[in-house]
Amino acid sequence: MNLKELAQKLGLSPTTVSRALNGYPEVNETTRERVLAAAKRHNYRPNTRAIRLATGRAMAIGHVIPVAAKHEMVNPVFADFIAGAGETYARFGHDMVLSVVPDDDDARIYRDLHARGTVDGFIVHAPHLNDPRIALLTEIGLPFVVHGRATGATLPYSWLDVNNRRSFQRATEFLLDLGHRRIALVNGLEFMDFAVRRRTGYLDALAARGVTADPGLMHAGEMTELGGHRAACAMLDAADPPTAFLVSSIISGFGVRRAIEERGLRPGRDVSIIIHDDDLSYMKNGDDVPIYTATRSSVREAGRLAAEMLMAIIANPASAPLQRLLEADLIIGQTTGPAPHGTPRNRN
Amino acid sequence: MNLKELAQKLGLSPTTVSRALNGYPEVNETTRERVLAAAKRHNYRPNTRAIRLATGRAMAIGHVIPVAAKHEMVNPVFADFIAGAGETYARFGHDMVLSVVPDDDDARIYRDLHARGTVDGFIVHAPHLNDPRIALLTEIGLPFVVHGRATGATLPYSWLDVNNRRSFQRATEFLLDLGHRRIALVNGLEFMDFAVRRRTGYLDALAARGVTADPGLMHAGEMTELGGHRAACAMLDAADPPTAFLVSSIISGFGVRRAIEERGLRPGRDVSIIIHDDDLSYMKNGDDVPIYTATRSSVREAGRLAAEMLMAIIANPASAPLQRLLEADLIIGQTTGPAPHGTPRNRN
DNA sequence: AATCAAGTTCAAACCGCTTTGGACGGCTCA
DNA sequence: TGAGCCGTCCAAAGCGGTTTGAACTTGATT
Repeated sequence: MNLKELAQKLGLSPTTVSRALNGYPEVNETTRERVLAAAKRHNYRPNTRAIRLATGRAMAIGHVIPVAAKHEMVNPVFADFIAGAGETYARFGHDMVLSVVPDDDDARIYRDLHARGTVDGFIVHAPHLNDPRIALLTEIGLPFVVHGRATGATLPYSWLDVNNRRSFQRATEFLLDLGHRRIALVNGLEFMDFAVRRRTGYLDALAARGVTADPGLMHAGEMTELGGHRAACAMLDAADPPTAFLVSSIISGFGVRRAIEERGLRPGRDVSIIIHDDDLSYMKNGDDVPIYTATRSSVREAGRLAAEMLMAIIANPASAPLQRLLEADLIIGQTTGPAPHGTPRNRN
Repeated sequence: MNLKELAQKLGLSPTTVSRALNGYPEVNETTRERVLAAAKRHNYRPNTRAIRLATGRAMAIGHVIPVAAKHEMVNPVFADFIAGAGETYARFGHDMVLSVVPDDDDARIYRDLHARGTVDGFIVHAPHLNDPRIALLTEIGLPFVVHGRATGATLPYSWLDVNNRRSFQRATEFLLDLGHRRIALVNGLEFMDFAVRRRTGYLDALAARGVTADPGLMHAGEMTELGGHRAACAMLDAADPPTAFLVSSIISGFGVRRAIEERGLRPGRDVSIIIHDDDLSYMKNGDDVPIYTATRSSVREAGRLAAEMLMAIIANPASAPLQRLLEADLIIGQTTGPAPHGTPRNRN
């Protein structure tokens, strides 16, 4: 059932039917109702392909998912971010088009998606320091919103980010307040923007209390269980091990915990852990009471909001870039406690 | 730059240019080269919207991602499956359209996506027992491939699945061979098809050795860290606790491990664990030597293959349903060992 | 020299919508 | 009474490709 057929059945022109369905004012209310009723009765759905060609709008948003070419790793927060963004798109009648691309070859895809008219805008995932995509997309000219920020970008752009610096600063202060002085940072890869900001927050907090940072207690790497485990093992087995860990993800947090427990130590008593918790739906940090003490910020909510920002920009492309900074909560769980005195290794 | 402009620049008709670009035989090879060169030089990309309208094909595949309405949970394997499928689509020039939908409202989305002509086919995720989507999609008439199977479906349909029954049977046999008799099953929700098949495999293996299954050692629930932890705690604290766990996911496996370690027991020595490992990129089960003994099957590869099957069906819609059963590997890690004799709780 | 086929190119229709630019009738107002 | 306006509707022209059917060259065949 297409527009022409529907119009024929109603004895109206396609023009009028189209206008009736799209809420234009120049159509009699009684005929509009007649049209609406007939459309529903015949289960009429306008053909997206035709709408897109006629209007020149794709009614779709592109998400170019970078897959680390080296390890083929997909960012684990991606599924929940998508779920959030999807909710917004559904409300606005947009589709979500996903391209999964090795992260060294994404420029081609952005260009292509634009030139072929497949999408009206982009969400940019996982920005790096000096991320070249900002300049690229500005040149391309389609609206885009970055999930995160790209330190070093000179052009203005729209973004939604968590205050990573502040949240890791607060977490570090919290550990310092508990008496910890040997605080380890198990971070993500530090060409990622968020990871740099977290380290800055951590260092700022240490400096403010006059605690000198120990390079041996700072690790940057992939946020996997294995990565967390390996980093924690090395630190725990070294001389003067940390009494607390600040970990950039719940997944590497599991690795850190495993390392701690393998050594007969107990999280929260012998060694404290604070993780950053993206509130992933399949990786909840406890229900009523959190497992880990954590800085928490829902990545799903971020997806919802970033998509809303993009919808706003598309509706009003001339407006100035939108920017939004979310604060993470610091939630207390069962993995932090006062720094042990004496040699923690003997308290087991 | 569109087709008409390009044709004008070349002094040719749009017809000829279109045919030259699309490889039709009735065009002179020298003009074809001229066209190809001009297209490249002017960076011509045909407008997808126009192609779609003209050809009547969407050149896109729909993935309707069910989000558990109750807990808003997104299946954690989804990201890697998508990454695999995306590779295939890229090769075939198709887009991937994602809809994230509460799992009680997906019928409407499938119908809509079809009626509006947004996609040419579907991948069906996470099939249940007697999944109504099989009948729905058969009625709709678009090609589809199910990732998994739906026990109870009467209509023929295309699917790609892992031999879940067999792999859990083998894993159970392996534990029995190690002397374990109290083997716990920490399964996924058992309205999910894969979960039922895994339980069947487990029960078959026990029965074949004359071991009676203990309902107290069988748990079905969401495959989260918390879920695994809670299930394992209950079993370990009960009288006559299990000496081995068979766990449906690496994530719940982390919870099981946590429960074990909290009790001062050591995985692989005091209690054995076998997980099912989907080989998720952000959740690797070790690199050189696996952490967990596991039944392993790459969900990313499954995504690649399922998408290939769908491409084949779309190319040849009249063909009989395609079906493919993958075998999982049983890989030995560090979490299995001979059943302890005596009371394992005292061996700590 | 006329016929035919193959090779090459093009004009125009079409896909299913939106949107522009009237058309038409009835009403108000001068 | 005629001009102007408003409310309502429609024909037709896009949108940017693909595809049908025909035309025009050439060269070979008869």
